[in-house]
Amino acid sequence: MCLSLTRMTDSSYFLSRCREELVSLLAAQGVNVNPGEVRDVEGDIDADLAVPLFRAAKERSESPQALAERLAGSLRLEGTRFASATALKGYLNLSFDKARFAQEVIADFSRGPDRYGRSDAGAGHTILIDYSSPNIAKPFSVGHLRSTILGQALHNILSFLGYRVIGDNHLGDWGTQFGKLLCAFTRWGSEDELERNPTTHLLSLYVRFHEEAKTSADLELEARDWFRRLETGDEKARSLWQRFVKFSTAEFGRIYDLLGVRFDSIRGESAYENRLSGVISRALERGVARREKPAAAMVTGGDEVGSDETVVIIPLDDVGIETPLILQKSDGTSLYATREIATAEYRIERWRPEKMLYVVGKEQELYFRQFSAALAKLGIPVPCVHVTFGLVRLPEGRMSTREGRVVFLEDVISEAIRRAEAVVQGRDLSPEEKARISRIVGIGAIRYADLSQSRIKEVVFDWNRMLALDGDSAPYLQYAYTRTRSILRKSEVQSPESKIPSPSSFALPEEFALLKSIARFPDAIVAAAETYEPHRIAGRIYRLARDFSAFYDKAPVLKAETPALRDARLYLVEMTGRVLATGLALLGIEVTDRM
RNA sequence: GCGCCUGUAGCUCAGAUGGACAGAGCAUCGGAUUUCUAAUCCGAUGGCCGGGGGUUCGAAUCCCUCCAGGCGCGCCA
Repeated sequence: MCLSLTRMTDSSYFLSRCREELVSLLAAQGVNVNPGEVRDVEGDIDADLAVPLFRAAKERSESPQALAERLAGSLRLEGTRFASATALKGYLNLSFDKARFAQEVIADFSRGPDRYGRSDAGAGHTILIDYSSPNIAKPFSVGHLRSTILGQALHNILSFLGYRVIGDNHLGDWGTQFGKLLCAFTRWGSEDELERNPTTHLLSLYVRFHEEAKTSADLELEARDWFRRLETGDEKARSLWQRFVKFSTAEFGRIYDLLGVRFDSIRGESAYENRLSGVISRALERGVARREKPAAAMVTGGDEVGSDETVVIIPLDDVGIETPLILQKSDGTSLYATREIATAEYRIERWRPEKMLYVVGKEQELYFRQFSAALAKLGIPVPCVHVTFGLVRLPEGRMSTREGRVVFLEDVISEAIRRAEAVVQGRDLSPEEKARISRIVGIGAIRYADLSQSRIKEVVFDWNRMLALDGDSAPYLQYAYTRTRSILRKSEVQSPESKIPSPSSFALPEEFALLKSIARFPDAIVAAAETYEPHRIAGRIYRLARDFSAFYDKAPVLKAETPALRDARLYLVEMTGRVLATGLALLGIEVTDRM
């Protein structure tokens, strides 16, 4: 299921070259380890890489410490990237040759500052990502945010690694919910309101529908009938539905612009309508699906369905899933799954992806297992990966559109920008600059709050947490970036890239910590792509920003002791700034020169 | 009832393929600004990694079991 990129990017960047070199050094001594067993050293131990020798020692029935000591004595390090090897508690610890380390990291970077971290591992491969995919009849809530920004980040990351990525926003513009809206609008709707505040109006109709449906049992049936009319091409249903869609998509477009989210394709579920009957009939012909009497009387409305009515299902118990997938309801209309299968067929025909990622909440896990199994049975060979994420809840419980218990994304964005404005207030900047910076910082904070944590965990929405402007937050990283820009601006160096420093200039631990953070960046991108976890990148660049802040505090750049040191530090600042900007860009977060 | 996910410091979270003393942010307390923007830095306090068993030279990480929370379980999307 995971992308396997590690081997393909090996030897591209300093750390992977080191691991390989170390593995071959050990192999020359008759000790076999995998590059994956080589560990980065964190903490107080004075070394850069470490090899645990417990497994290798066991194979040759030797004590790990004895083996480590023997290797530390016998490894021939002249001419390698390592300056020394020591044995400690069964580990073989290696320290970099510092000058060579600095030289190679700088060389990796100077090959192409904007390309640092990139690879061509995905060249020639196409991946489709389904993300955001909101129901357009409802306002954009913070619940939709996760899919939107996770998907966008994965799009950025995979593209950076050379893949051809198709981001497809699969708008929810079809289905029973539209039956409900049509029903509600014809009963209680207002033309004026629809034009003025489409999603707000549709939301209140949706809420009212569910209110009234509690006491009026016929309403659900009426809604079902409206959907049936829509799907069978009824004039009135069609034209009304079209207007719902038109007004709503306009509002969504505004939010996407504000968030800086882009898609390669935006298509509604309705676009696949003409393929639905084909999906159902082919499934029946192949013997994958079958018609069946409804298992039970319809719950909603209390009416018994006619005895001649049938549903079309794909049984999945033979592949370990008890619940079958339903393709057609007893009234002949389609379901989400039917439309998804049609969509998958279309996507494969059009883009020929080798894999399709669905960035969809965890609550749909069973559904996706059914969906994948159904595709396999239908002979569709492209694997689907459900990139799940935890639900966003409110402290008082689950968000519910129909009960009006939601936080709207627009309100969150406004509040984020407002808080950023408060900080930037005292700065000596034009009002336009302040507005621009507040937007970049506020939206960055929102995105980072989500992308800095593993996606599987559920989130209890909290204003302060989502809009943090200090500590482990986007503004912290953006601020570190502005400091790099500020130094470079004042240095009056036209192009620091032209002044590649002598690597032996570096001496401070803060300088090496910074270099090491930069050296680790490429691996983080690969890890993020392999696990579909952008927070791997967030963690890496946060650490880089911390290392930079410590460096900033300790090591004067413009007033460095010697011109050579000044140049060397300027280059370090340049690298840091670029890596921060690249990493943030992968997360969809902008930077600014001042803030 | 069955299935999936989660449980790490007061709060919010990192801890890839099991590895050296479990790391951050917030909060609390104490320091740092004639020096490149203090949305900053340095330090302190704070953890039987939900409980209990097991596998292993080694477990927050793997297995079993229990507890707590979330989500799901045929005509919603």
